[in-house]
Amino acid sequence: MGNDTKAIPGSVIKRLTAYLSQMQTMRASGVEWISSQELADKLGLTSSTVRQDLLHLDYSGVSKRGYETEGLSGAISTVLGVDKTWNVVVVGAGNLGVAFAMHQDFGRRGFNIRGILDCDSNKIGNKVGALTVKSMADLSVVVKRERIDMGIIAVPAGAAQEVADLLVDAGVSGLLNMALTHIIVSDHVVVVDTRIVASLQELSHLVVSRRAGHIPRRAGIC
Amino acid sequence: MGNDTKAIPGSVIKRLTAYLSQMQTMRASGVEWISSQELADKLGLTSSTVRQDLLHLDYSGVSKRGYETEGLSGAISTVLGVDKTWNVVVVGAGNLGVAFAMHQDFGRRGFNIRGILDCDSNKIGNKVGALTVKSMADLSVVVKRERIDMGIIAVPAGAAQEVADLLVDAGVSGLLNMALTHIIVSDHVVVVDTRIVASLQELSHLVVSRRAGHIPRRAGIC
DNA sequence: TAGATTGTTAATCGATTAACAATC
DNA sequence: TAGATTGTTAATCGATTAACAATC
Repeated sequence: MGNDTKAIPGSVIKRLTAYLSQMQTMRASGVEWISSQELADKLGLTSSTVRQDLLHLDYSGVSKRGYETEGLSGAISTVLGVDKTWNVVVVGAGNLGVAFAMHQDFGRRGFNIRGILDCDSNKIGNKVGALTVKSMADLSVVVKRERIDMGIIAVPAGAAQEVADLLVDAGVSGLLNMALTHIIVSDHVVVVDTRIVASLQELSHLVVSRRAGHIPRRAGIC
Repeated sequence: MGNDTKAIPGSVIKRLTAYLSQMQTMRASGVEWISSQELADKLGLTSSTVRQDLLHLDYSGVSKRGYETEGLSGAISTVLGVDKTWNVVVVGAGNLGVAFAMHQDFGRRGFNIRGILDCDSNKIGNKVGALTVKSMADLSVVVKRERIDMGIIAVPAGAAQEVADLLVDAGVSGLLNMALTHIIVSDHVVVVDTRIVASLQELSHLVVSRRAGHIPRRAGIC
């Protein structure tokens, strides 16, 4: 599906996630059409960038009217792979892991948390919402039975690589790495790093340089 | 401090956070020197990029030896503004907010969570580690008394802009936005968006396009 | 129709990489 | 010293922006 066989640059993918979020908000408030200029204004971009980005989609706008929010949502969802649901496990039942397992937003957007695991015997058996913390020894069984696609790594940095290896061996296709460390996996598995501490450090730099009188630049999608 | 008055590009700042994290790991294991090539290999970059990035610092390497991990850590910390500690409040005492308030990593890296607030009267008064959930009405008092520099927004998307406005009015200099929405603030305040759901969507796209046979590309710092 | 907005090509800008003289 | 690695300039690459013909 789709007429485009070239890989889409990461910078474009990041903006597509923002467009999708914006489309969903607008559709919820009954807006049916949006122009590239309006969308650009909402997100602090240029209309050129928006139109150039949408060229990667198997979807066309309409001269003089713009883009239909429904059609655009659908086309972006397809490219992002969020037109289907994904089965996810969380590894690490600490504060962050538990928060992720309980977080409503993920399920609402098609990422269903099907399990949470930890290696700490004090945590195994604990209830986390509808889930029960399982032992790491059960990982490959859980991955097979629940047909898990992705793993969220929410363990301390020192354990992240080992957990990544276990998840890959168990057969997941993608990893979301919350740990502040670079993990290395074989080529057929993809990794996205979230690095929340790094975000705080970026913020810290912006505050410092803002105070020193440099141009304030918003970090994020732009 | 620093001989460089030009703003450092965001792409460089993101990599500096990764270099710093790597330096800290290496120093902890007693490594005193590292070459641009070694550092590049660790993070999947080229040595040119590393040397070019370090040119933004008020720090020099040594021919034939490379960079001293201690000195480099210090220089990056200065530029990132993490050579000092920051006082932070979390707004939103849901799963994510609580996880952030309890998360050890932040304090360990100089981001001290000094308060957590919520507008839900069922949550106000609850203990979160050493903190007690405060009412939003107390925000400006807390910000002044604790000399808060930054706010972490961990509320639903619909409330994010309002919370951002309140934090700015109370006098914070920076916002870390966990909500999946674009917030707008006045020029003297800086914002970093974390967009965890967006990260999951990027991952989803990579898994889908990987399965479709496209080049697997690691997302994250590279 | 007239005018607004797309799709797309060309121009610009910035970031990454290559190359190499300087240097310890 | 000889050789490795930096600092830095130049070349390349890719991403963003501008411009405008096509079009509804």
